[in-house]
Amino acid sequence: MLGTIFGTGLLFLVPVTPTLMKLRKRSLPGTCAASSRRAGAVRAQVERSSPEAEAVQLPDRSAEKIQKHRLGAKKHAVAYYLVKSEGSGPRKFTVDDLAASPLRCTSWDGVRNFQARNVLLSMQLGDFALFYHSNCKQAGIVGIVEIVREAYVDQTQFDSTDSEAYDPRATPDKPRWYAVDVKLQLKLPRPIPFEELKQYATPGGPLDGMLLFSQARLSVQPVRPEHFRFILGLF
DNA sequence: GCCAACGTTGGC
DNA sequence: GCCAACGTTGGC
Repeated sequence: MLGTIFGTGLLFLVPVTPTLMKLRKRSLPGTCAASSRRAGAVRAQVERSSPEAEAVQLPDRSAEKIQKHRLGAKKHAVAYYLVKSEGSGPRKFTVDDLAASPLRCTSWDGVRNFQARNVLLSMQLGDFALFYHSNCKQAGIVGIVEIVREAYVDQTQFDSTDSEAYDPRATPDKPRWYAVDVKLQLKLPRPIPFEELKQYATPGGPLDGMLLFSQARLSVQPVRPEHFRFILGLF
């Protein structure tokens, strides 16, 4: 039952189609209003996924290779990630902004780091990501999102009027950057501060090896299932 | 393909 | 807003 809410079943109810993408520009009625986004349901989803699932390794492949790989791939085990968003400043996009977005969805575009891009490319429908606020007074994990559209060409790279996103080296024939769509499944009952997470990252600790600490600047990163599950136990 | 200079990230 | 860490660029 929970699976129909939090699993891929949700996708059949509210697929993010190109039409919806256009509509997102305008204000939509709350067709996707949260009914029972309880932490317990998300935990249940995580528990159903294979506990033995391997952490997603940072792929070092071209987009084309990844697409080929995916075509031949069987249904994957749910994978987990962490995505960073600025919690303050002119470019901020908070968990509340996401909650207020139509369908509670947004395009995760604007990633301009190759390693982060490769992680984006590895994301698959039904995967989950921790939503992290960076660059703010209380940096930390504030929500859980689900991947609802796999990697597609980030159109903002072609927009010469957008100095932040524009990449003069990119062409429609040879795009360099990709985006995914994410949907907010849970705003945490309380933020889990970076400082608190860090306490568990000591050698041999439950979050030992989490990239958040060893590759602090990576804005999209894989998270090991056991780390993800441990974090779900913190709230 | 090395590596110094440079720019950006992000905790503090 | 400081500054350490580290990814990217570009000269050679």
